[in-house]
Amino acid sequence: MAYYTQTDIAEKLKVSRVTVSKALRDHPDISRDMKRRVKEIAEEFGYTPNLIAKNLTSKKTLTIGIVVPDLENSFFSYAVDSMVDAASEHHYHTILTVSRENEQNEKYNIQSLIGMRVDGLLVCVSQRTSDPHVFEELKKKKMPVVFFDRQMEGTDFRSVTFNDEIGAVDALDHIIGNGYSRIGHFAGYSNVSIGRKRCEGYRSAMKKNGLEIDPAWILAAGFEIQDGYDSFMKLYQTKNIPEVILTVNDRVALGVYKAAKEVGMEIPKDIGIVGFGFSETAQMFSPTLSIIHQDPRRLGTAALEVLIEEMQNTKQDRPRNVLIEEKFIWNNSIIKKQH
Amino acid sequence: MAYYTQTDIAEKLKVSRVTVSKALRDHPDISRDMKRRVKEIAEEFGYTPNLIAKNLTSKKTLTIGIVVPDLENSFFSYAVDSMVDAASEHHYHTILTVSRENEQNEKYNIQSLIGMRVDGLLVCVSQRTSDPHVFEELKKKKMPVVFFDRQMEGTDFRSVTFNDEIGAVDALDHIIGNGYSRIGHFAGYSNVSIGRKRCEGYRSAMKKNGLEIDPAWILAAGFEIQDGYDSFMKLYQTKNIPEVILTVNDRVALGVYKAAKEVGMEIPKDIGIVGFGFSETAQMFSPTLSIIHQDPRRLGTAALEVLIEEMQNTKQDRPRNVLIEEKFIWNNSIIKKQH
DNA sequence: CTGAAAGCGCTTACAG
DNA sequence: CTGAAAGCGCTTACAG
Repeated sequence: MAYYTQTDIAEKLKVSRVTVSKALRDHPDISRDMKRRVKEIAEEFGYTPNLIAKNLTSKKTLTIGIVVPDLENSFFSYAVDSMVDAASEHHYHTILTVSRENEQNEKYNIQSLIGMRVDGLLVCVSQRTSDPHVFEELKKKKMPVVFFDRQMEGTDFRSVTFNDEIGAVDALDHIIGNGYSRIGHFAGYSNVSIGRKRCEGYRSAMKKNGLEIDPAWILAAGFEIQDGYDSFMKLYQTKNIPEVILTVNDRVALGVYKAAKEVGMEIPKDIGIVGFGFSETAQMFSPTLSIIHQDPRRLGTAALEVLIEEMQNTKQDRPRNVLIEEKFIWNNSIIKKQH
Repeated sequence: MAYYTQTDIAEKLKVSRVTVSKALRDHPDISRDMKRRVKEIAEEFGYTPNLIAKNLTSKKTLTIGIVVPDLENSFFSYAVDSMVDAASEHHYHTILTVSRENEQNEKYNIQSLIGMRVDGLLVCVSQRTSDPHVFEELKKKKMPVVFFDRQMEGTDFRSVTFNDEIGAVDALDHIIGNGYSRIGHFAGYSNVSIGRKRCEGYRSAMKKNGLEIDPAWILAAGFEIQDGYDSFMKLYQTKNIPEVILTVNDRVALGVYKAAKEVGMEIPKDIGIVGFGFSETAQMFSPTLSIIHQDPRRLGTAALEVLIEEMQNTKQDRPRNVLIEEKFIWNNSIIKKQH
């Protein structure tokens, strides 16, 4: 690789390096003519400023580090895309790292980003992260950090997450209001905060509407396709099947679709399904999945905005935890009894 | 933000900065005892080396830049994930940038990555990229670059792409060998290289097997869900419907699924579908989509390996274009007549 | 309007 | 085994 430097341009023009540096940045010090000459040579040389050197002196990298558990979960892909977009609107670069749901990788990624002296960090912790040490380091260094989607308990950085409980209550209000009452829940694990919150939402909604919960209708098997499949099969054996099942996410819903098909039950005719999810994947389902819509773009954009606030140290009185509201979207996986 | 530097450690220990620098890197010059003392203080201070400064001197950033058109296309998410994995195995960091299928963004992203002095670049050009200027700059600077999935015509960097033509022929050989002969193709645009190559594969396979192509069975409407939907509806009007349709990708296949359902045709009973795609999304389909499998991980890993070669300047005699083979996976969207 | 001096945090090559 | 000197490519503060 061969890069030209400001010094090369300076020598060519027989002026000092400072003049070149200033000319390139359109500093008012420099005459219009000199600027023109400098820029001409820069163009000719294919000069690209060395951001590394620039950052060393300016102490600002204008770069945001993103730490994400896994891109194979398309929810995160969408969230990251929106962060990248929003960041560039604020003239920030982004550096993305992927932890693959592994605490060690996550730690290493954060260390690297600190090493690169990013100006701020957007992080979604991996499912298994338990050691708060790195985050305490971040706090000590006064690094602006915002958690999104999942937060690290016991740290006091700001966060942006979905309001699952209200989302669940709102969705079930709609469904129950439409004439349903026998509603089950395929939950994730209750030791994962998302699993816990969504299940609480389910319980609140049932209680609020004066409906009884059959304990046999709550199956907590996990967050993957297979878990949804297994849960449905288990439930099917009992012959005690609800009218509608609320699944903890879209992967579990997909497992239910597969299992129902296998045993010859038709969605939505024989059973209705609603899941936490987002519109793009819901459209992939056939019939399209009714969802408690968690818009990854709203989450990503909001997280970035909060980080910008933190970096600029403005608006001290903002809430520490920003809650993004969810919207119920009634698609084709539940029959509408009334209109 | 507050960072400790090597100088801070040096002052604390009343030694020179060089000693600290060497001790931290386990340089043989330094005594075991001194190393221990230095590392203790570094730990105590929460010292994180400034990679920016380090890179300035060493001229190596150990960082690879990735330029991707859009993460909302999960194919790229998977590819990127595998690149990140493979890179970290080689002790490289990755910086991801997303162009949103926009040539201007792409140009800006590449400029930034040059500015950050990444050691190499993995790029998938946006669909509309036409100006080769940035790439010529890259060539001049002797930057190692590898194109993946899509390549920029008229530049002579190495590339890693799928062998679509052989993939199509192989798949159709299987399908035709199973007793099918009336096969149509929902193609993309022929001015997009991927669209062209896949269509050529379709034609070759038909020809090779001595089958006639009904021109009415080739519909070139685009690469999105709606295009598949529209094409199917158009074909349906003609009442001249093939037994199997090969779609240019999985999004188009999804459109066909929706349209078929709407007009009351059942997949695979009434019509068979096979598409270019990859296994994770194929599983989302119901019935699961038969695919000409393009494994994004194999692509990503291969691209990274080639880049490593380029950066290390080894193996000069390797092919300039690495072709990844595709594998036909017979899922449930086509009935198997024989076993 | 132009430039000499000092410094950002690190490393390399050399001297002792 | 330890360190003084010089430099990476840039910017900032000051002088002229």
